[in-house]
Amino acid sequence: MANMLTSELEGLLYGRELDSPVVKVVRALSGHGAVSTSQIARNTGLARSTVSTILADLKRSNLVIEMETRNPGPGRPAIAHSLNPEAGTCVGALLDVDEIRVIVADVAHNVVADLAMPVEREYSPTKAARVVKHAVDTLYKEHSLAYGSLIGIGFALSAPLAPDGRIMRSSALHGWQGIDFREAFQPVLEKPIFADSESNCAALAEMMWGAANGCSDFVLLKLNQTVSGAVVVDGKALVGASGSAGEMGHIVIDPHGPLCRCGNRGCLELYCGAGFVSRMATDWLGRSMPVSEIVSRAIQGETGFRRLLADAGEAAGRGLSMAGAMINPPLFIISGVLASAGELLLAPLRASYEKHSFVKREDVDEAHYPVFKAGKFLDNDNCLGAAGLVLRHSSRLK
Amino acid sequence: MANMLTSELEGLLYGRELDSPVVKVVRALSGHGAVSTSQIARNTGLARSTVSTILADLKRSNLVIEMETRNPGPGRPAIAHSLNPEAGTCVGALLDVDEIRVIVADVAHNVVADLAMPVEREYSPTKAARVVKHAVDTLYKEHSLAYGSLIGIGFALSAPLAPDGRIMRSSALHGWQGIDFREAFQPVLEKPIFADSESNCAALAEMMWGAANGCSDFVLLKLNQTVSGAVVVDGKALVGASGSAGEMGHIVIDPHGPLCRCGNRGCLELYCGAGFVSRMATDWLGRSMPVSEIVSRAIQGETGFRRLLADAGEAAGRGLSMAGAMINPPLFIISGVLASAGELLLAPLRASYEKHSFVKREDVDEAHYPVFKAGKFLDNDNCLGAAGLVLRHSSRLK
DNA sequence: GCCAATTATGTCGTAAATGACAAAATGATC
DNA sequence: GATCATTTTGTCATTTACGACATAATTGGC
Repeated sequence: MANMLTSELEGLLYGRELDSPVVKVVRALSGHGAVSTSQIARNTGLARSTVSTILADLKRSNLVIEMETRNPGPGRPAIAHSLNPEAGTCVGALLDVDEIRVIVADVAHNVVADLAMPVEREYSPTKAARVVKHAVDTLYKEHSLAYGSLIGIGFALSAPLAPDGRIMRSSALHGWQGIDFREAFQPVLEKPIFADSESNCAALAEMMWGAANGCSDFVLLKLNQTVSGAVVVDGKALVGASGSAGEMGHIVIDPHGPLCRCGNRGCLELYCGAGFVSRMATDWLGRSMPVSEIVSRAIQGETGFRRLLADAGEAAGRGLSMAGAMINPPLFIISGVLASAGELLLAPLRASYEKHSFVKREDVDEAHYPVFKAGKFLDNDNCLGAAGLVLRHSSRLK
Repeated sequence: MANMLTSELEGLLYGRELDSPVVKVVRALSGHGAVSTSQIARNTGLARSTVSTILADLKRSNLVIEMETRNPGPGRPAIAHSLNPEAGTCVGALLDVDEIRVIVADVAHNVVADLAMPVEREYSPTKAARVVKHAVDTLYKEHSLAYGSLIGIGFALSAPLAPDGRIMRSSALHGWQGIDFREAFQPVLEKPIFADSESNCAALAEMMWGAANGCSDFVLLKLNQTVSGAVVVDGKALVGASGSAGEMGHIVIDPHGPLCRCGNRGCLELYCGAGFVSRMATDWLGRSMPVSEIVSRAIQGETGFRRLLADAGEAAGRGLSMAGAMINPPLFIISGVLASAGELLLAPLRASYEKHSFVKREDVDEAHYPVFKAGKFLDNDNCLGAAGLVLRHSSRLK
């Protein structure tokens, strides 16, 4: 039953062009939970009639189901559509430096299963493919899912991918440079493969279901041990000629600052990463303390920890003001461990951005001043986004 | 005769959607000098057959003419097409702080006439519209051109424009904030109006006929008295939520540096603008010297002036390394007065970029490392680009 | 000088997206 | 409670862009 649905969905997605109307509609459906025909038409730019006929087809083959209607104002109430969760499953896999994590989601993007496996550092692509395959098999068996329902596998990589599908640069995955990603993973997994960088996947998750929902232009800043990010323009996350687009952690905010692991001085990462915050805390306390505890202590009101977060926010705001001068997105999303501090981090960040930015709040209308929000996902954003690649049908490797 | 052609071209351009195949073809023709059917198909993504039929129509109505063929290799030689220069004229107008400049170009983008008029500072939109109208009338009379052949007028503004056509922020044009640009200029000029910021127009000129030809992703840095720039992604120059995208002159490269006119400290403009170079020269010589002379002296080999340009290049490279971390474009175009120094500026700039950038040259293949080029246009890039808006058919205000 | 290979061009039937039309289902107004 | 305004939905003829085919014009090798 599910198998028949899955193969229909596969035919629909993989038979067509990447920008064909059908894929556009599925993409629109995969984002927001429940959408009406005319909403899809507006979002995709297609004619209402086109969307109407496509949806009729999809409903006929049971790939799309109708949900209860909503009544916002006058006029005929819209019929809300959604992808049939039983139509298939997607896998999102994160290939991190010392961990491989796999999640399974249905096409409505409910997370069905989740598995994180520590791996020895400097693992090879072959090894990674085997680990992922094993994890997927295990999860599908454990949760009584049919492997045939798997539509595609999305990867969140700790390394940038060139448009031709090769690893452009050995960022955190040592020795992977020049490797054709699909060639290494397709044969083992025997499913369509999608991939993008870890932070671009995170940005996609925020764009599809998170704080950037409905927004196609924003800058993401992830404050973890390392500081990374993504630049989304027109719904697409930039990769960059050398795959370094969105490396916000390594813009220089003080040319005479301390040395950074990247070989420069005074990188933003050194002033607002979780590493900085915990180092400062250690200096102060005389012992080490996990970042998560620092954050919760700050939330509970301990002023010392609050100041540490405020300092990090101040630095981040200074860094983002550069993005404000160059890219000037309408929205900044701050995520990562430190973002769980909420306004304790965001308020000083906003103030610092305003102080250092080229355009001051009073120079423009409210609507033209950027908004700063905490990200919705703190932990598994990259895995979720990786799964999102599949139905969004972007970054397909072939 | 020309009038009939012009009205046909107008109907073609203005009757259709902005992204209709016909407009795409005309856009492709307006860029490169002479293009073959299949080249257009490749550039626009349209089917060859579609382009073929469209071109046949255009040739029938004499809007497109065939040019002599070229033979690059084996295979049937391509037929080169070009817009008929007699089909119409475009106007590009620059609204600068203390000057309004107007150029007239035919649809093949040969500059036919050029007129720069000094105006008192803080002029009003009404005044500007009258000045432009007068200049256009004068130029068309002087060169015996029919006003009816004028297809549209493009404006290069010293202020950012919101997508709704209103001036977002009084940048250099005092008191213009909130003004609906079309409402102010259409009634006086009675022609379709196009507009974008001064530096985005400059970027367009470089993209259509200059150093960025054929490249749809690049960052432009203009080193004049002030330092500005543009960020082009996917063929479109970013505007930004507050219209400050591309303001490379105001990224902060030293948080403890001197005050900048924008209210921050240590802005890039203070280290690599023409103002910096001439101030340094004055300090050294004990008298002032025009920047153009400083550059030519440096070219002639005077080491003191060479060092000044090298210092500016060093700073610019430092600033661009931030763009390298965030946007990471495959191409950087350096233009403005200082760019006329050529390699005297570019060589230190490249070295400095490499030193300060996140991705080093050895980390990636040659093809994935950004290229640095001097801009092709040093003086009238913004005016040219403004005229380019018309045939490119982007940034139409209505 | 001929043939293979390569590349560009034009035509035509087909598939498909569109715009226009008609109908349906509500809230607001009198 | 009827009517109007509003918004959504589905259908159908028209338009239109595309893919496949046939053809044309050149280079280079034998």
